[in-house]
Amino acid sequence: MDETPSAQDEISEERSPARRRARGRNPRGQGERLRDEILSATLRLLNDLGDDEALSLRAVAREVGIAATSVYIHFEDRDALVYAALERCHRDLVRDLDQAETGAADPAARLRARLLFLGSWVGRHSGLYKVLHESTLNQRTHLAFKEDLTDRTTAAVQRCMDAGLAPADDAAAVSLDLRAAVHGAVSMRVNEPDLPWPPLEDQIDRFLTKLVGVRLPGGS
Amino acid sequence: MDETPSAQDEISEERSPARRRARGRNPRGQGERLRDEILSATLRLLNDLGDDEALSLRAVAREVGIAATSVYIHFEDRDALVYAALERCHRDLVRDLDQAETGAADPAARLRARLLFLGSWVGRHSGLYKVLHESTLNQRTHLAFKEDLTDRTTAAVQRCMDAGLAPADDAAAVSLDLRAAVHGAVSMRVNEPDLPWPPLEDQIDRFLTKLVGVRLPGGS
DNA sequence: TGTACATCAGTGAACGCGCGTTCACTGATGTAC
DNA sequence: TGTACATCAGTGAACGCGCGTTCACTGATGTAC
Repeated sequence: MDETPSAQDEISEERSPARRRARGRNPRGQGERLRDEILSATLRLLNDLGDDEALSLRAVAREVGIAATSVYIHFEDRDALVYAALERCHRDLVRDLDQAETGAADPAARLRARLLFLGSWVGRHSGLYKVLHESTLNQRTHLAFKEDLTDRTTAAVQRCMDAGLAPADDAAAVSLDLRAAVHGAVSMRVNEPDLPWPPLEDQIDRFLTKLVGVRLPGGS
Repeated sequence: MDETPSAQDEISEERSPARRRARGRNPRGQGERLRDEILSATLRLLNDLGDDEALSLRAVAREVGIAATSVYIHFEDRDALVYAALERCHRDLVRDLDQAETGAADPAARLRARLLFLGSWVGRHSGLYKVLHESTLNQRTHLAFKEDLTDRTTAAVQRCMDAGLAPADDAAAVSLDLRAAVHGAVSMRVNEPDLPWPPLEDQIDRFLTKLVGVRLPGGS
């Protein structure tokens, strides 16, 4: 619930309840700055809404403090804006996931670190997780950039098998089971945050143990 | 994809591309018939939309062939209409799930039959599954009736343990892991229907085997 | 050094649309007397 | 058997709102000559 401050957290930065800050025009040659501001505002709103269809271009403009028409300088239309925002969001997440596994001792610990970081990221950005994976935008548009995350998770599972830390098997199939289970656990918590859920970390460890066959240090 | 006709399928009945059928007034004392028609139309639209916020009361009225104001005869407002529709939908699903397990030989086969039926139901009503479990309505309103399904799944797991068909354990915790995994598997398919998913049935069997510890007849 | 002009970074008014909801109403059917 | 009236099952016009998008524009800043 508490917003954990993070240097690389571009989504929730400079959020303020009263957003009537004066916005001067950008100096010549710096017009792309507004594009970034629009994307950040879009992600803030999408995170609050948890639904891409509920996002209006006019609300984004209000959040940034510009005229609605100014959005069209940088984005073709509302859909292009949402796609660009989600692409940036996902790219940042993938980068942070890669960063999260550095420092872990072996491939199994690295896979676990990835999943735990994902869990904590979703805790901080539940609305964005919903938009990325559960919004009807997915039916209308193929969010191609998401395949990147799938591939990296499967690669992390493969490395566990290659290192003998998990039984050799079809890494893609095992990875799919693992991703499905973790997605389900996360999705249930995001969608019904008021139910009394047990710790996600324990559940992730059970999935790693039972579905991938990884033996964890503190395992029973 | 194909609509499997079913006697107890109240959601997709009498769907027609051209919905300009004449609608006479109901005879005196039969005003509740319109209530049922409105609920059915609401479920059809919700199934198409996969999102409760995208549903408009006016679209429901058009679908039924009545004036928008007539909806207010039976429902307080738009939210009450959606809640009532989802409650009926869920009640029917719970009933069908109970029915699906009759005929299965033992508690393990019955648990499996429940999950497989759920999988096929979601295949037929993916939009409704999304609205029930992933729409932002869940954050705004507690859909209390959903607890029923949770309880019945946990009871089914408990019966497997009681019968010695699964290792004795905390049935609620095991059930949660199972439900999370199945929900995740189903959710991924519903949200990205165009990706090349392997058979859901096999995945469900792996979850039953690995997460619950059930030994299935055809298992390796 | 001056000045005409192009470019950049935006703005404000307006469009047509669908929405939830309110209001006063209509017209058929049953019922009390 | 007649008739006044209540009830039921709806309807149609209207409200104010926010939306995506288009259009013509503004005004500061750089640049060619």
